[in-house]
Amino acid sequence: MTSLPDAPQTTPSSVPIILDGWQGDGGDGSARAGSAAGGDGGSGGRWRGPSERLFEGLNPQQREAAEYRGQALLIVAGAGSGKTSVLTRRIAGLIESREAWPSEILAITFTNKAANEMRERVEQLLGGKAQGMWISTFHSACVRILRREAETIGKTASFTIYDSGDTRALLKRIIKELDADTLGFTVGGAANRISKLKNELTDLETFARSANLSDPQEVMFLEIFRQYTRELRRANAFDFDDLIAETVFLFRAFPRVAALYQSRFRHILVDEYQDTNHAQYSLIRELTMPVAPDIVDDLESHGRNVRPLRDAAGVIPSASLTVVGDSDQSIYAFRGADIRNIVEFERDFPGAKVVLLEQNYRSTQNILSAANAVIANNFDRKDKKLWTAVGDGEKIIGYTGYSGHDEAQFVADEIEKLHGAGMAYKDIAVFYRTNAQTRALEEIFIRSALPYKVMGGTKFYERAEIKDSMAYLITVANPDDMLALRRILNTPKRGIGPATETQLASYAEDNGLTFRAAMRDAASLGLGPKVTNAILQLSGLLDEAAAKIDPSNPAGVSPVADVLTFLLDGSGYIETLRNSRDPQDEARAENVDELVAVTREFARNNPDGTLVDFLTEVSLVAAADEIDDSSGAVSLMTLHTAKGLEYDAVFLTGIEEDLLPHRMSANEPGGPAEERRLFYVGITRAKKRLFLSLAMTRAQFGETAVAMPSRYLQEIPADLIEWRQSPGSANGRGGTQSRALNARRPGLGAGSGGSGGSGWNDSLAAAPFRQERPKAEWPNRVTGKVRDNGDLELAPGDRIRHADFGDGRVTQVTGQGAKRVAHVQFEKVGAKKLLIKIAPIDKL
DNA sequence: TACATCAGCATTTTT
DNA sequence: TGCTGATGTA
Repeated sequence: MTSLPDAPQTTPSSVPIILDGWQGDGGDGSARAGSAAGGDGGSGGRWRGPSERLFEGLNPQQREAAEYRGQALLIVAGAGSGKTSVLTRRIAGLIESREAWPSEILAITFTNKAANEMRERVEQLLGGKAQGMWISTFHSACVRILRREAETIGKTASFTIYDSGDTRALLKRIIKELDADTLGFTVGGAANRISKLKNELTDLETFARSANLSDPQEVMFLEIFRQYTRELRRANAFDFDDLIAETVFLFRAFPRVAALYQSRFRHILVDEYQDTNHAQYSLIRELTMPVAPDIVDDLESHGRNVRPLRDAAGVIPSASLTVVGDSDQSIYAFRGADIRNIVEFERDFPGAKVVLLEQNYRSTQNILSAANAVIANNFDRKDKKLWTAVGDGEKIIGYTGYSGHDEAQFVADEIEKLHGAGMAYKDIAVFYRTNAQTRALEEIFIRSALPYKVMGGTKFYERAEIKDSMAYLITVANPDDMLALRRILNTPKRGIGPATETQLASYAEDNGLTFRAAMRDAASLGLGPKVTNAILQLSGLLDEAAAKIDPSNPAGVSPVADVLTFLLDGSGYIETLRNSRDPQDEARAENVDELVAVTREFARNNPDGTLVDFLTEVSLVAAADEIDDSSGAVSLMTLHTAKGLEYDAVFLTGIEEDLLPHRMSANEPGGPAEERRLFYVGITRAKKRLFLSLAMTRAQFGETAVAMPSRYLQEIPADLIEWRQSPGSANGRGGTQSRALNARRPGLGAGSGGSGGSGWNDSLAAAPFRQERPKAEWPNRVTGKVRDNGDLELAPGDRIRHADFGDGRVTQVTGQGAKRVAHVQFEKVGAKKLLIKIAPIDKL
């Protein structure tokens, strides 16, 4: 979020605050400026608040939210209403006025990037470092707690975090071993169900007690769940959902451990509260519990100075809780997010104060009106209308492409226009519902020489070569992790096949050894000399690497990058890739080099970072964390990833039935409403320009299917959109009837009057470009065609023919080598940029 | 044990 | 369309 524009000030500037008795105070918190959980509000004036300067530029509601002091505060923050400003000023205010030490602050954000930004802004407001604040995601905070307390629950501090890929790999093996697929179990299904249970804090024992054991399906699932849980424990590993759930279980089972954190965090702030699930909600509840006197005594006897926190009864009262959210932006129900957490906040925390932020500082009124109109169709919500003082702005632009590629070409052309008019690429974003939609966009963007970056998607860390390299590191950090060990056992090929693996496993079993220990004993297994040698060599390599990170090693601890290169060289992995004749392995080797660069970067940013720290960071990167503000590239991402972000210009693509709302959501209760919120989130990301696009046909599974305009499009008042190419035009079937009439699917259309969506029809009548042209005459039936032109030379003045755009004249050639770009003026479709090497062009 | 070939299947969104 | 896994062969 950017800085706020000027807003009316409620209070005149006041004199600087003098903190009597505070200046020379030590760090024990014995002279607090006010009780954090005092309860009687900020208006009383018992304590002197933070200095006026912190609240400059806030509107009255924002200011109230930043200044309020009390047990519980709910900030209902509409999109773009400046909630980050409020949160940062609230934190800075608490610290500046000495109501809290930085170390007493716990702020939960949705991404690591948001966390870093918040920290920077707080420090900026305070004019210096504020060390000790915990500002992080739920998952990062929990990992931090779990690593500290690992021994309490039978793990070691170097436990591995399994991502969804690891979870799937493990489940796949279990399902196969149990022959569970014959009962209809799939990896995805089982993973989903286990995840749901964990998000509801149902552990194995609880589930087993309630399971219906006369149902063979249920029995089988219980067995899968049991084995999965056992394997995780044996591997000293947690999956994503465990990170939250196990922390809650830890707090519940060990009140003394909980008390450490309850007494430490006096001010807890949670962003995006509407997307918390039950486990996360419970975690917050645990952290905001008061600490009973006997446990406080116990803390004190262990040297924790918490006396200043105690009240008259000897209790440490609840920490204060601030949550920020907007139920209209709840888009993670599929992951267990429970909208009730925010709706029922006032019931959960009696006496809670609620502040509503409705003024929007981000978008133009046209964009907001569209957003308001769309979300108003969700019943069962508190009415909330975003408004702005910045004026109407430009109209929303609509476009219907012939195909996904055509749509992508429209996006690329418009981006070039915006860029030509002075907008930076990094201020432009393209959103879509499913990751699969990136393909067409990428093909066109590459061909158009448009700089872009895909967020999330096929993630770097999901590539096989990266997972292999990471598995080496994981095996060194956590020798119990069988999944990682198995992965590298025969990668690169060293002749240790499945048969050998089984023998090692049973040897380990028979002798009560770990698999790693069995490997060291390979000589006594009676295997062939070649295999034995291979095992011993790998085992030795891993032992040597482990010594490099052993803190007790007199030679000191090696940086992660050194350990990684040692493993990659010693195992021959990188050499195998380099010598391979598969052309793709060259790119893979480059990716591995990239990983080494990442570890170097990590060491620069975290001079004291250990291998485990590195692995943690990598496990918890979110798609939105990859955004590099300084990069000169257009950002491509899913609508989910877009939450919390903003761009000058936003392209919402694929606004079609079965895509948005997605086909899969149709059967789920609340599905269409959630999809509408997703659309709403997308619209409200735009600051100045908004483009909505769709295609008449879309390729999927190599087949081309007919696509219909999304029902949500008709919810936007027609006068807000200017259709460049409306859904009603260019009807391939030759009729004059609006295609959009077909948008209403059977069962939906009937309900709203027999004439079939007249409002939609009206809106189309207003659409300016209502051509009735047969398909064949489409100016740019763009395809994804590419070709290898080798060293085709082009110079200004050359005439060319393009497979999609027709004839044109080269006006300029820029760039070098494989990245040479031709600027071409086409006769029919205007100016375009083309990457010469791959564009489907011929020189005439 | 390693590699090639082919059939079948998959795509909702994510920490 | 593009990947994974099963199958067959050297």
